[in-house]
Amino acid sequence: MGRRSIHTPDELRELIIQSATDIVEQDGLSGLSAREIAKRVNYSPGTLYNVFENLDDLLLTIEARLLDQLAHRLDDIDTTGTPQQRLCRLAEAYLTFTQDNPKLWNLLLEHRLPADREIPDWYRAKLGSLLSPLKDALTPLLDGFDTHDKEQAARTLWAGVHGITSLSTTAKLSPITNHAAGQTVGDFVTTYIAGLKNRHAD
Amino acid sequence: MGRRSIHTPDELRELIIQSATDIVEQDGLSGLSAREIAKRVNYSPGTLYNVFENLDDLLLTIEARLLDQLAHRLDDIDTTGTPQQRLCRLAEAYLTFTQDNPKLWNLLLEHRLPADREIPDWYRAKLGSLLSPLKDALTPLLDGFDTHDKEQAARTLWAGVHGITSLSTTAKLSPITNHAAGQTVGDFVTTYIAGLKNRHAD
DNA sequence: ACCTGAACACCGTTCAAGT
DNA sequence: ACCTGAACACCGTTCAAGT
Repeated sequence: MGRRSIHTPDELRELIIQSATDIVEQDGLSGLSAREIAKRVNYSPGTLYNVFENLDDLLLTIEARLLDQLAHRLDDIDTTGTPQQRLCRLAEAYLTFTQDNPKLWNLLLEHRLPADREIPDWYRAKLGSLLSPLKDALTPLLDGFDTHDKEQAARTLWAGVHGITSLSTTAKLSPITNHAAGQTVGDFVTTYIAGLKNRHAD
Repeated sequence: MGRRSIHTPDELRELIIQSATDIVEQDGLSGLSAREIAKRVNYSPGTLYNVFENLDDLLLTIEARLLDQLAHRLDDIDTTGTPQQRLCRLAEAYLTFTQDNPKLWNLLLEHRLPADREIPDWYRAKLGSLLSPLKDALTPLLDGFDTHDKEQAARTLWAGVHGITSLSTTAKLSPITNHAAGQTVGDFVTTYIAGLKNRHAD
């Protein structure tokens, strides 16, 4: 036993993250266990706890990577056309991303930290940065509004898109089918923007 | 052992549901276990499985009751005033309900059925009926739209409100604080309705 | 008919003991 | 320093055995 050093600490960390991600991608959160990960990376369960505090930390790492991927997808959206077009593209990209990664996205929705654990700041920052492209695209529509209202509009837009996508992937709360989600997102963004213009006109 | 018959089957069923609900209300889904329920109702764990197929079934029952409660709350909303006012009241009631029952509401979001289990029709029906008050309130705003568009608008409204409330109670995905949720819901409903009018005017 | 509780196959996490 | 694997305190679920 002891001291194998087949992998550097970083390699081992990456191996664990990758295996855990694979498991969630295949079988969802319920298929994940420390023992199963250990089996796949060919280390004992105890070794996981040299690398991560616990499973929650490992999962938070996986979730953060997923947020990063989404952020990149949103950054790559082209910024031509009207604000409406841009916002629709962003919303669509968000929806497509969740549909491309259903099991991993569900992880984000299902996995809760224990009540006594705070969400780390670096994680919160990632969330915040997802709003930036939305804010940018909204700006031309909102020159009559103050900063607070702009932030608010971006959050509302985010929440709406999130609501539709999460409802479409969960089914337990939803009269929205996965298939119709695209239409619903489109309806939402278009109508909400039309409403902003209305308010602006007042 | 065996055959105590202190409680009728119905009483026992109710007892189990009540204890499980208490546990979730106190400690959330993660605090729940068959053994803990059994301890509280003073029966052995095995007895639970005479009454329910498994824990998922018990949880589905609890969730259905929660949906019923919410439906009643929405039915009791007064129907006076403009459509906007009615819709705002409905959205606010939804939000308030989730904030009044945070742990139980979270159960609805966290608890997933195993992949091989379909959501039962009676459960789906309850979901559908939650949309009715929304549709009723929307109708006056949508006489230029066909049935499909009305359904669509109701679903979008539902999804938006759901998105905001669920983001505000989860924190893991959310730049929206619990405190600001009311404002966000109000912003959303008002702006979305303004957008509908705009579309109508086209 | 109804209920028990041991049993089975799992968990997450810790930590003394090994190299 | 790094890793093991037994151990602890749990799980959900089943089912022979009891009354």
